[in-house]
Amino acid sequence: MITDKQIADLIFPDVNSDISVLEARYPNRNLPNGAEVTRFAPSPTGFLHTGSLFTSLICHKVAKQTGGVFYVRLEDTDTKREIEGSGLQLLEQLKLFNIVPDEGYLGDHELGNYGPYVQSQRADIYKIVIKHLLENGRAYPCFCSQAELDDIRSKQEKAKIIPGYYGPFAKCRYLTNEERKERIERGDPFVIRFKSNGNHIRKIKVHDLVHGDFEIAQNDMDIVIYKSDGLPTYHFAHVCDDHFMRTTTVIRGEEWIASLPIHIELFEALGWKAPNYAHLPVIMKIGENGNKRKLSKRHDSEAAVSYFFENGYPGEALIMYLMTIANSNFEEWIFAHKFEHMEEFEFSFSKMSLEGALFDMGKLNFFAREILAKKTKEEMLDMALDYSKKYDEKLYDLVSSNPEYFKQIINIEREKENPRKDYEKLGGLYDLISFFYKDLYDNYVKENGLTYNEKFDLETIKLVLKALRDNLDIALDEQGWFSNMKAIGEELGFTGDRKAYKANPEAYKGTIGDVAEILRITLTTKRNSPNLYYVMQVLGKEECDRRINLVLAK
RNA sequence: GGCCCAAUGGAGAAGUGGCUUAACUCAUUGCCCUCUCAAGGCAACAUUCACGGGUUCGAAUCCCGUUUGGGUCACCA
Repeated sequence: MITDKQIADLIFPDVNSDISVLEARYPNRNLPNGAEVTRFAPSPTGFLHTGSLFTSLICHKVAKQTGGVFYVRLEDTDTKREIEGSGLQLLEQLKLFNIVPDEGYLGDHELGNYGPYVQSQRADIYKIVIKHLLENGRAYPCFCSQAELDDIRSKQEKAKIIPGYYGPFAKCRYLTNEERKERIERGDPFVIRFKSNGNHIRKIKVHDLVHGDFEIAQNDMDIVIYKSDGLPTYHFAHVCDDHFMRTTTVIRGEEWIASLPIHIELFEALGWKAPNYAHLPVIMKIGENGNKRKLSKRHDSEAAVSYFFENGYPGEALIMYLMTIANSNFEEWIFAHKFEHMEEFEFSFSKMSLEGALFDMGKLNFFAREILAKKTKEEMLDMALDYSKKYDEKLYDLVSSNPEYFKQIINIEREKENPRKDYEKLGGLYDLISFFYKDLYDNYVKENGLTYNEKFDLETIKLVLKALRDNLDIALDEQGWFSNMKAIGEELGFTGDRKAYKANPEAYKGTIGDVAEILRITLTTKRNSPNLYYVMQVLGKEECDRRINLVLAK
């Protein structure tokens, strides 16, 4: 008679430790009451997903505000999908949002006493625990091939019963230890499955920090816990790691709710206390068919966090936006706090919506404008340099060629109570400011000309421009400058009284607005621009006159 | 299909049985201000909370059913 212990020894002859050794190696954390230990556990399968950023933001927030620990664990057990270097990249991107782990995998090194924090390096731990399960009859080797599994499944589907490896369908569960020994010694490939005691007719009550209490069927599947490549599956690794890393609250996407019974049974089988769970709603998007679907990297550029970097969005804006999705009361709070110090906001799971929010680019843009408007000119310069160096060579040349000049441009109506909010991102900045640069202005005019309002003929335009060139004094203050322009316009038959013009448009050539527009288009090539007075200040009298003369020469 | 979760305007949402003729924010539209835009100010935008039934003196709020949407059913996480 061969015992379970003998089978366990046969499978893991080198494993001599038992769980008590691990319990001692990873003692309970000595943290104050209420301190939460959370973790972000990405797979290194590509760039940081916006949804993952959302999750890590919450994890980080919860740990920080309770005085706990936030750590990162790399879940690299799927060797087939792994992308070289993406683990490091994930950490670097998180850092750009000020999400820095207290502990764990940090990209190029590890920090903390609960490691290793990379799952592929935790094989010895998993083996100890699996051996324990094997010895106690809660796990067994399964020799079924993919073909056999497919066969079981198709039979189940035909019979319209629940598919999966469970109960009578779990063939290898019923093998004798003699048969197991024989097949292992023969070298048959196998995986190790958990032996479930559950019954899906019975329900278990579960508690979730965001969903509250609900009932769900017990697990009855004999799931694979140890793959033929020697690595654990997610379910097993999650239970094992979050136990020994002493996670108090597991925060993850809603897609995991369905496998919660598996995790709970695993915790029970090991005699461990399960952590608290918080299953977060998934960020959605309206798909091509008009239905909501998960934000996907394949279809939605904004699903990859890199999109926001490439377009020069300030990181705070994305975080701020994500916080409005996370907590419904955040918006009111951040308005009351003038879009500042969002880290002081107290997050709570109970204020989280249960339904996945549609990603709203418009709202992100709103926050981005608010944030950029609050930056100083020096900060804007740094950001522009930083951004353009990586993503926009033309802009980089422009800004770095004369940083002081750039500061003057970007500072127009910035240092005031209600600063201008023209910019929401650094992407596209080149086109917005290029007219400030002489060569770029000349090139533009050469190629595209200037497009004025059709109601004025060239003669009128020249008349206006000549008068402005000769009489408009930009050495005056803004108010004086405007009165000056108004007087010049009125002299030429324009009116400063918009109501009068509306009542009797025939009596005037146009309004002062029209005068300003002629000047604006001449100087900036655009219908919209920052405050004209300041534009002229930045360009200087000489350059303004030069641009006017170019038109007069036509 | 089974199981689970959800359902308030274009979007995010407040709302936990009477204070709701449904807050607030974004977007949109109009007006005012104004050199343009942005900002700012003012207004408009759900007679109604997916639908049907019930409980109640009273329901967006509680219960039941239906519908719709999402998730999940791997040696992927």
